[in-house]
Amino acid sequence: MKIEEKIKSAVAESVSKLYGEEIKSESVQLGLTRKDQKGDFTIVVFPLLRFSKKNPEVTGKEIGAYLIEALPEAAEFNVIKGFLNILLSHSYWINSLDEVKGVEEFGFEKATDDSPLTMIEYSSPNTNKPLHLGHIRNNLLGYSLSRIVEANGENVVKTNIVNDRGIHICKSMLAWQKWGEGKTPENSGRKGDHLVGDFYVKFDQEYKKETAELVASGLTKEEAEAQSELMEEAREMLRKWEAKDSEVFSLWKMMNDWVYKGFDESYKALGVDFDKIYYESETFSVGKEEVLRGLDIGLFSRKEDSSVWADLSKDGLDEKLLLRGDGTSVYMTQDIGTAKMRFNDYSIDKMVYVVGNEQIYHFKVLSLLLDKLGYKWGKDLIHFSYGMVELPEGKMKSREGTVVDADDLIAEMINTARDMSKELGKLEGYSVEDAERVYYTIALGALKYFILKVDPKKNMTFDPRESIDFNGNTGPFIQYSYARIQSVLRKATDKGMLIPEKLDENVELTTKEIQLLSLIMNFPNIVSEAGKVYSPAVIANYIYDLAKEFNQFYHEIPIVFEENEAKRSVRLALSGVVGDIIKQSMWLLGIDVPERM
RNA sequence: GGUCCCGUAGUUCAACGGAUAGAAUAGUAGUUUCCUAAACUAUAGAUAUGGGUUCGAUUCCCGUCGGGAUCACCA
Repeated sequence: MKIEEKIKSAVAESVSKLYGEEIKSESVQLGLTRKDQKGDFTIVVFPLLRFSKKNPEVTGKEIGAYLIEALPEAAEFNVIKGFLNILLSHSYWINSLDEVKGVEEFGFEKATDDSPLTMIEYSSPNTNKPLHLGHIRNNLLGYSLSRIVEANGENVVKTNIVNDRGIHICKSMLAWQKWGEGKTPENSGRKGDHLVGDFYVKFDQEYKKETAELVASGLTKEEAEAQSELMEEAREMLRKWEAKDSEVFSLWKMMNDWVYKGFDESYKALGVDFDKIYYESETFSVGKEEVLRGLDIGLFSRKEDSSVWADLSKDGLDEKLLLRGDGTSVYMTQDIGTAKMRFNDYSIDKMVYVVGNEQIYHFKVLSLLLDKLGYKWGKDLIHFSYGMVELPEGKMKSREGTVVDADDLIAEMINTARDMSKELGKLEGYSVEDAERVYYTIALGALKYFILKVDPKKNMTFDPRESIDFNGNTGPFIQYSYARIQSVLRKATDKGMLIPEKLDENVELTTKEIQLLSLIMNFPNIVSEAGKVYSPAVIANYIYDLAKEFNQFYHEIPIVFEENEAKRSVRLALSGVVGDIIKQSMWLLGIDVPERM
């Protein structure tokens, strides 16, 4: 039984013995003691006053005294303003450390074949432009989430739905056809996704020029847009694509391949991957069939122009278009098809969509539609919605060129890490390759931690200057703490110091050591909490606390210099476990830790 | 207009309804004969606003003000 449970049930027992009232042990309010108070665990006594019918001080003292008697682990207590603080014995802490020190993946639960299967969709790029900062947040959240869910003992399938068809792709294709002059990633040296993105921008520029000319000749903006030849050509291309026109199709394939090559590089640099990728070009027709089936069974209705609609006004939502008059599909159609295919492919218990919060409405509708179409999992789908990433000067706008490109950002972070490391004179004696690997690890650590430490629900500000700061509450700070621990452990090994199988439980511990142990023993709770609320930020905040606490310990207390062997062993074991937990926590965030930096 | 989200130090972020609202950064002042100074120590600074519920509210409810998202035959 966990210590928290023991304390809670002992408190419940004390209320029964002392005041003759039966209470549930779960109702006991128990938390970790604030750092500025003396104690390890704190019981809030206010809710118990109605049983004791005494004032908070007296009630706290009576229960405290009972706990000391009843719990062998409890050593001392104090009562301050209705808060009962319990101190556990040093031997309890040392024994806990002993139990944890050799355990592989402490705090993680292993999945079995019977564990639920969760599918997590993230990334979901369009194939007409390269990835930017917004995608980075999405990818990092999705990837970290899948690790957190896995650590909570579930089976996870990471999936991606690539929006590889539609008018936006045709725009790039058309622009390349008109003005591309046969450029390819190979002959231009431009990364494929960027090259295709260039032509997407080119289309937009030419389109603007054309409509501006039309407006100048006396048309309104709407008329000009309706008359645009360029747009008409793009639409014509989309129709040809749907009809599988061989020329359009092979152009589409060629350009998409360029993009995928580019994406692969970006994904690799970010350190994310997928177990199964779906392509909209393959799922949209399944969606169409589903919509038509819904039409047949009377769920949806057809309008005069033969477009198909779902009327959701009874559910408090609006009418929603599902198929256009010309029979082509829209976003919703595709998502219905994709969902159906996924549930055919896997026996999914939980479906999580990592998609920005601007699509809350869309997923509400999708959930309803799937439910109406008879999929029992429809109404339980989870839209993990996260906030936008903004820059200090405001929102990113692709038209104004204020978008932060993912590849540029990563490259810049690596440069900064390299410069900083060289300036500090770190990594001397490393080969160039090894050093580069560390720079990369630090750069990505900084970027990932910077983004993941923020509560996903909230909009966040991305200040490039702050993101490359490696001091304070940052990824490199935590990585540094890890490297420092490894260095200490190496020193100990060099001196032939071994950590015994069984630590001496009579060792006197300092407050710092107990604070560290308290954090360590709380790790499993943090992992489960993060899984419950789907938040990497919970993990990030925890590791920061742990690393900070360790650094204080490190400065205050000698480890390998400690002459008393029993004490030294405890401290070495403690350091080792902190290192292990840092590594595991960072793994949950998708961040690597270097052995030296 | 309807629906939803958000408002905490100069700035970026924390705080299961619980104690004196924590950090980081920027500022100031310190710590290297000693396990990595990407560290540590000290110092100063904040809950938009008015009500309500509660022994207790940053947290829950209502109003006001401010910011954002969404309600497309765009994805």
